[in-house]
Amino acid sequence: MNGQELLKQHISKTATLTDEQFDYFFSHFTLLSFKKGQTIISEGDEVDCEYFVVSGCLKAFFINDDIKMYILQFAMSTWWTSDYNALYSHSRATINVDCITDAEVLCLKSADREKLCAEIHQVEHFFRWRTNRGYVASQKRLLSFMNNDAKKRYEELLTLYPELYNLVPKHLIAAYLGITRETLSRLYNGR
Amino acid sequence: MNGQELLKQHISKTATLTDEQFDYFFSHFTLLSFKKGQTIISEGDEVDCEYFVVSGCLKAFFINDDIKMYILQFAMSTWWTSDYNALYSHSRATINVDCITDAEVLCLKSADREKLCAEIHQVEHFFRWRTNRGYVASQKRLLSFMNNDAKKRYEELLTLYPELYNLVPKHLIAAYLGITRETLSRLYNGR
DNA sequence: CCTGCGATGTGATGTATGTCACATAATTAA
DNA sequence: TTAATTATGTGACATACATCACATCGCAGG
Repeated sequence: MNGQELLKQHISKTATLTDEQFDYFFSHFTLLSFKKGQTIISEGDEVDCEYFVVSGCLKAFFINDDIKMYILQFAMSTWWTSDYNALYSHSRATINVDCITDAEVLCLKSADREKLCAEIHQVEHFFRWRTNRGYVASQKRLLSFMNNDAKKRYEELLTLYPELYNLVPKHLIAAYLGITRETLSRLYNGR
Repeated sequence: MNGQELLKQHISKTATLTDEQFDYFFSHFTLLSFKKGQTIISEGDEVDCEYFVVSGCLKAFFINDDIKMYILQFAMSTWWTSDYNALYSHSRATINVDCITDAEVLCLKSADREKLCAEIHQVEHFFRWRTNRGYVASQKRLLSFMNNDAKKRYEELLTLYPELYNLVPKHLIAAYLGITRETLSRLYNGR
């Protein structure tokens, strides 16, 4: 499915747009192609876009002072990603986004999103619900962090997104779970 | 400040409503008073409201199988709280909300929120931004969990919300930080 | 087809935090 | 005020996970 159809179908689950409204909405997006390993947002960048993933897999991650990486989010087809903190507070990026595989994304400028939200009530409705879902997912992950040990979180992740198992290297899975690659290795090989 | 003024001022930071629109909006809220220790949402309840805190302090928390408590959110004046997972997925509550101190809250039914969002574009705008902020805060807390040890998270919490120090017992602070009360006690008394 | 580097496995050891047990201080209820 | 409950402190010990060091494996580029 191409990006336009994918986005149309994605939005129609939450909001009702006429064909003309959708075409107008879609006209604000730019299709970008990236190769595996390419960077989309770097720490320190001015962030003014968010991204709807058409194909491939991205990661949004944070690098701490000890150069350890923590993955905030994997983003696959129909997922949205950006540095929402920077985007919302108009500050510089503190997280990075890059490509785990070759990827195609639809880029929407923040100013355009706000314009579209103001112009088309249903677009604002869509973004409210999208963020709702993100918020709930984020709270669930937080709870999982507090309540479950690394093994349980690993199993939970693979239950929720089995496609990740073959798609992303294990040291990235570890970085998502908040543990080291060594510990992850020991979890599924006995001890 | 009374609840109506507080809510009006709170909303005006994000959305522009006429006085008539605000009065109509406000007419959907119910003022409720609770005593310290009273429960607002219990696990298993049907959840159909969210709450705007006028005064006092609430906690939203999860109890695991070992009867250990994890606090998802403290909620003080001008904060919103509920079991948003249950609210949006129309499922039963998996978290609890109760009162750390005597509290006054404004209750908004989910059905009314959706109605108001559909009727008044600026109301939908307000709720989109409110959830945005919640989402960003939740991601920050997630990062803090992965990147910082308990001591740093404790200092971070007190920097962000110094009023909590005198307001809530330390075992609740521990439950928010995801550690035991013993560990928290050892953090600020030297070892 | 090499060659080199990124990804993974595994042992030895260190450390933060949990668990359990008990003492004491501070609130709340009667 | 007294009694009961809840909150807090502290020691001894257990455990999950990190760290560091090194070995192996597999794949990508020259």
